[in-house]
Amino acid sequence: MSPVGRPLRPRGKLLQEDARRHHRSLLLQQLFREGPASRADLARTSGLTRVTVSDLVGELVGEGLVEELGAPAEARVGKPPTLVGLAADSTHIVALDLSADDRMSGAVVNLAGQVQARHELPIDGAQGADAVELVHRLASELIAMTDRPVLGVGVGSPGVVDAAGTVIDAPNLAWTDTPLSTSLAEALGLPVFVANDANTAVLGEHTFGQTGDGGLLVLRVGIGVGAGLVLEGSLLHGHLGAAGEIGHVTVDPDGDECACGRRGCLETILAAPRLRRRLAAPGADRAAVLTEVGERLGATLAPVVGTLNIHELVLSGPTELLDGPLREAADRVIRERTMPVSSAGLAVRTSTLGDDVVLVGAAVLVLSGQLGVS
Amino acid sequence: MSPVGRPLRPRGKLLQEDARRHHRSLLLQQLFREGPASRADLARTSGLTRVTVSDLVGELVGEGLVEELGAPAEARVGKPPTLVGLAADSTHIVALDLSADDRMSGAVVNLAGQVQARHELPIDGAQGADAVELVHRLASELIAMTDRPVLGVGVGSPGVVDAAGTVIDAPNLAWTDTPLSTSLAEALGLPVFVANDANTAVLGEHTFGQTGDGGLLVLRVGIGVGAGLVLEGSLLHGHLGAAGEIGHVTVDPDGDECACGRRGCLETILAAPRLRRRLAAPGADRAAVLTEVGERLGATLAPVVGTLNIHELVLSGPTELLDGPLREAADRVIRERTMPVSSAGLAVRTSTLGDDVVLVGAAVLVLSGQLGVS
DNA sequence: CCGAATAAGTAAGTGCGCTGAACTAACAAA
DNA sequence: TTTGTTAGTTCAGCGCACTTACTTATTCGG
Repeated sequence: MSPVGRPLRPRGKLLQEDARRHHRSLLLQQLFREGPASRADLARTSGLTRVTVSDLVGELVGEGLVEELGAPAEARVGKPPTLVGLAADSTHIVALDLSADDRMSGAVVNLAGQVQARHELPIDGAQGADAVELVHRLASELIAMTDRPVLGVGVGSPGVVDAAGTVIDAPNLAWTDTPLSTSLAEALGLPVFVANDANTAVLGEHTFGQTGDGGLLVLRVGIGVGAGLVLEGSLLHGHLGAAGEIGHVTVDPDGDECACGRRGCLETILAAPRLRRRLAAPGADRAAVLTEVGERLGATLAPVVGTLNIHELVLSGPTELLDGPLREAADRVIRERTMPVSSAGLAVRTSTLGDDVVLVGAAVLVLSGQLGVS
Repeated sequence: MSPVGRPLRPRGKLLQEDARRHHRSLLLQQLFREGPASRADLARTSGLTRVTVSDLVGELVGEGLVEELGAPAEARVGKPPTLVGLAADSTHIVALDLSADDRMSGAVVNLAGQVQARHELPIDGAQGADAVELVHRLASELIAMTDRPVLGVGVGSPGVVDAAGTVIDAPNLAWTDTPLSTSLAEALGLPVFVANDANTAVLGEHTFGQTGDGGLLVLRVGIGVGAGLVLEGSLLHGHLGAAGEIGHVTVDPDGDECACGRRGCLETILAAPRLRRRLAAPGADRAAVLTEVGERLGATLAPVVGTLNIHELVLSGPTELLDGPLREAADRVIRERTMPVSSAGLAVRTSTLGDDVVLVGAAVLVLSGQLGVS
């Protein structure tokens, strides 16, 4: 035996109500991941009795979240089951991605993670309160774009975001200690979940990408560089939400100067604008540059991969930069620099969700927070 | 809001019985960390009602785990409370440390983590089944050394240990897929918990060291080098229990050959025997060597510290090697190579528990597994 | 074609664990 | 002594999931 998964210390009291919610989530989770099933199937997989499952399913059907789908085609002995499945469009989610520097984009997403409508607003240099106002507008306009009830609003924001959904620090938008979650929730009258964009990205990838059960690290490359991690099935926050701040780890003490005042941060070689500039320089050997950057990235990530037993490393950002010599070099160096036990199960790839990772991940924030599903 | 702490997906069904156990742990935890308290105090801090607390405390007193301590000295308004406290010696724990190469050591530990008796057996080159036999003997002899009931047996073993307590691979003892936990539990008729020695070390430090709430990494330096991590209040296992395998991360591609067949692994510069040999070489400048090793260690750990928002880095092993220029250099380089947000809250130090970390941590395995306390 | 077997789903009753409200006990201050 | 405050207990009741027993719906073997 060994203490696995469970936090070392108990947190807070546990009501019967919590048990009920937990079991509700258990069923929703099953339907979410494995698709329609009969009540009896749900009872078998969840370990609950058929009675309890029927009761819970009845409740969910009453709410419209789950719908009866009739009997399956194949005929077996006994009474044919009635399949029930998640009603993906019974409720919609509003998801926002604030990580671009020129616009805020958002979408209406259904419970299956499919984008139903899109909308965006240009930032036009808005900062501070103006930028908050812009977020409010974007959210409201998206809510108006669906006729379904809205389960909640999920936001992937740049910068450091704490567990309460307050943006501690986001230089681009000039936000410091901005209680985005609270103000949005108040204005909209809906549950709002805010997290760092790299964190929502890793959630999106974890839930809707082709990922396994091992540790997952998503490296987001854009204006800056950030990472999000899912370890042991949980999102890693760090003490003040500062986990994943890999962009300003030094990769070369003698490297270029960085905006943070130090030298040779990962961002100085990997952030998209910097890297593009370097590739556009006269006489630059594209493959050589990308390989060199990939190698440095690999050397930086190797200790992380080895220490955390990461199984999947996903590069998210401009594919034309990331998915070629850069990825290959990073992959190779990580394998060279970690023991086979660690690297054997490792996959290094680019995101299958493309530019929507953050958006879809923001929806996962809501799915997870409201339904306990991911 | 943001999904915090809670795993993203619900795991398994939840009985009322579990709620009861959870609340039991909640009270034990409070008594364990904050010392004696009245029933009313417990009710306030736990959020449970006085009724429920009284009931649970009654149960715990009945089992002997908790005892009434009478009224406190100071007089306040109202009926004076009766303090209750953990009966530290009501039950004992048998803890084993198998990480040394020449002997297996063990201890009888009380619920407060205090060592009550020690015992050890020389390994004398025992391997495979013989080594397992030796563990059985050590455990039995320790159980015979206390007259109190034994809560359980905790084992810190070298090598990779999975969540079920099976030693997947431990070269020194020639164990592969050895179900140590199961075989011990069967032979002794007691609950047995087995984990990797670095993992037990981090548990020991987390529970009995002067640690805060942030991420904690314990680096164990001995014959090999390994790490254990506590993140967000949970022990990190990795997919097959392979988290913390930092010893064979390459720090210098052109370095010395390593037992694993590759070159320049962290172990080749940091493992105690290697480092001692290098320091003993004629003409070696002790401070310079230790500083250089510390710098390399810092460079390796910087990405890990930055990415995980580690708050405490504890070096555990021979103090005369670790606690001087080496620690200082590592500390300095990590600070140079991570952004101030990450490194500001960081403390780099050696263990306050000395050689007993693994042993005490093995006891924590039992405390956590059996009482939900840590 | 009909009973036996099998499986899904429903209904009623039971037990467990927690809660709120009321109650007793023990003290300090007025 | 009275009043107010705090600690701890008793008791009725509620929510949740369980067990048991039943109905419904189908296939299979004779």
